[in-house]
Amino acid sequence: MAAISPPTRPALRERYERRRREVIATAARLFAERGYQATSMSELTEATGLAAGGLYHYIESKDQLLISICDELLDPLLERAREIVAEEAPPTRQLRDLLHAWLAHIADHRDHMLVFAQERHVIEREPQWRRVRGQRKAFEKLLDDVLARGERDGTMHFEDRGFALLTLLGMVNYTPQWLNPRGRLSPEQIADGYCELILRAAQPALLSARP
Amino acid sequence: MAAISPPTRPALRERYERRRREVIATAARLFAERGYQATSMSELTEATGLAAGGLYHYIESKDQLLISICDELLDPLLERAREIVAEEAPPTRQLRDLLHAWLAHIADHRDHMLVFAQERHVIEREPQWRRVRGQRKAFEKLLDDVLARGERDGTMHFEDRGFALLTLLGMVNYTPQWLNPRGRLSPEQIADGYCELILRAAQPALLSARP
DNA sequence: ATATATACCGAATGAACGCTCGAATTTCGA
DNA sequence: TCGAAATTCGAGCGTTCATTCGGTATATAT
Repeated sequence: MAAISPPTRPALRERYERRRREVIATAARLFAERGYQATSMSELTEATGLAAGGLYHYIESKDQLLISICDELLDPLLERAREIVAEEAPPTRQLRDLLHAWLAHIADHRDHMLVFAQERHVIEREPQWRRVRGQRKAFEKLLDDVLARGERDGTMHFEDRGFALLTLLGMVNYTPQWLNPRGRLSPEQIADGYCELILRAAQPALLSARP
Repeated sequence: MAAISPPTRPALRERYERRRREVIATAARLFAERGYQATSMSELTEATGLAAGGLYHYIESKDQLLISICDELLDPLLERAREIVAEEAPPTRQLRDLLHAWLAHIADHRDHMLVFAQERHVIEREPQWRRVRGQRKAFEKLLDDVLARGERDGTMHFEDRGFALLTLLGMVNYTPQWLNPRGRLSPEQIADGYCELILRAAQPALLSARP
């Protein structure tokens, strides 16, 4: 429970932050592979090369480590998303930019993303997860706002915008499960694919009743 | 490890199977809420009203209980899916029927589904999960075959069929996370929504560059 | 009615786990 | 160079957990 105190000396501060991030990244990798609860701290000591005591120099607890993983995931993504919607650009363009940023972030934080999805039930229930919950909701709200603005300016027409948003969230949040860094599809191509799909859904109903 | 032996007397057999299914359903509910590893057997004894010994009368182990949950989920769904594709019907119709069956199954087994998604990492890694893995893959293959048949008979045109399948899997597998039995959308409506989205994606590229 | 199969109990067990703490070592700033 | 800060160690503590097992109670078949 005792809060971790990073070093006050400037020369050590950087090294400390770097190692802390390394620990978090290693933990994200193990948690994504084996699950959070199923990964023991001794597996984490082995993977980091630190002993138990050394490990706890960089983290407060296993719980807090999980929260840190989610913070590293959501903080920069939400910041970037806010930049995008702050720019003056048509909603279709903002949607495209959001998807590109999102998929690039997923590609860079695949493990974090898998852990985040895996531990959804903890995130939704426990009070110490309020901040993380709020960030996820804020991001989804940004997306919904872009779709709403598209409806307002006439470039998008949804039968049910809430449902459209849920399909988008489904597709994107499932991506980490199959994304392969050396695979056929780049994050950009995937983002474009999702974007086209949603924009097609946002066209007025096609007349073509299949014969 | 010792295998469970259901009663040989016919009069007791039915009751035994019923209670066993109740135990599995209760476990699915708890696991979906709190996570598999985070749920203790004593929480399960409390929820079932059985004591530890009584509980182990119906299950072999916590591990095997997880496998049973997935079996109850995948066995009937795969069987129904095989019936649908065995019928002589156009691929668009089969796709629609598959989605309806799938979403109905999700609505009826929401907890099972959440557990299945949550424990994906275990399922993909451990050898005792081969059967479950195989069933999931078989179901996805059935879906892909329907799309491929649609391409062959000219009713569907995908730029990248594999990608289309992944978007579909993403949308549907995400559904249990937000599906509300008393919500605005019924499983049928959701299935129709997904179906329309995919069929729109399967139309030749629209000429309408937005003006 | 009796024997046997079935159903259930719950204290006990041994293993695994997260985390602490006092000590030893290394690094930095003055 | 020296003292303080920072880093690391790892045995051990207290707890929790899945599972077992000897036993009792109940239901069924003959």
